[in-house]
Amino acid sequence: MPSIRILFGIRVRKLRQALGISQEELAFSSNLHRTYISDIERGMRNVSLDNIYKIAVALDISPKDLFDF
Amino acid sequence: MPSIRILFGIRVRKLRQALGISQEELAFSSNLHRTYISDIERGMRNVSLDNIYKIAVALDISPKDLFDF
DNA sequence: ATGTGACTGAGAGTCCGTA
DNA sequence: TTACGGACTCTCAGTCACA
Repeated sequence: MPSIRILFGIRVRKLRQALGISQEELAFSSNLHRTYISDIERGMRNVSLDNIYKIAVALDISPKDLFDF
Repeated sequence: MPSIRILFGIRVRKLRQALGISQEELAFSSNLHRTYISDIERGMRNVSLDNIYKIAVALDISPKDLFDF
């Protein structure tokens, strides 16, 4: 069982690619840094609530859907 | 619209009370500090993935269900 | 049984690069 | 377009005494 960081990262990547946007575009629309998005998708970051929310909004889904794994 | 921290805290409190356990008991089973649980339930903490997971496990639900609001 | 202020060490999150 | 590194600031994790 991969850690929640890995699962979360995979989920973000999948949803981002479904929208056909780059990490940089997601970074811009979520108001987070490009390298930070990269780290998240690779399961390297322990993302906290506020940023979970920002990412969900940028991906046009609810926070709940980010945990659909 | 309350912030995600507030919503998350309300959700944790509701689920904890549904189990009929105290903050102290949840703290013990999630391996977090009692006052930290208190802070979370009052929306004072920007909880990150690892602790979201610990709380979900202690409440015997999936992380996703913590965002059911 | 819970709320709250204060504190320190760890790590969240940014920004500069290079490949 | 993304991975990854170094270096930086600031916030979160985790704990305590006390209300």
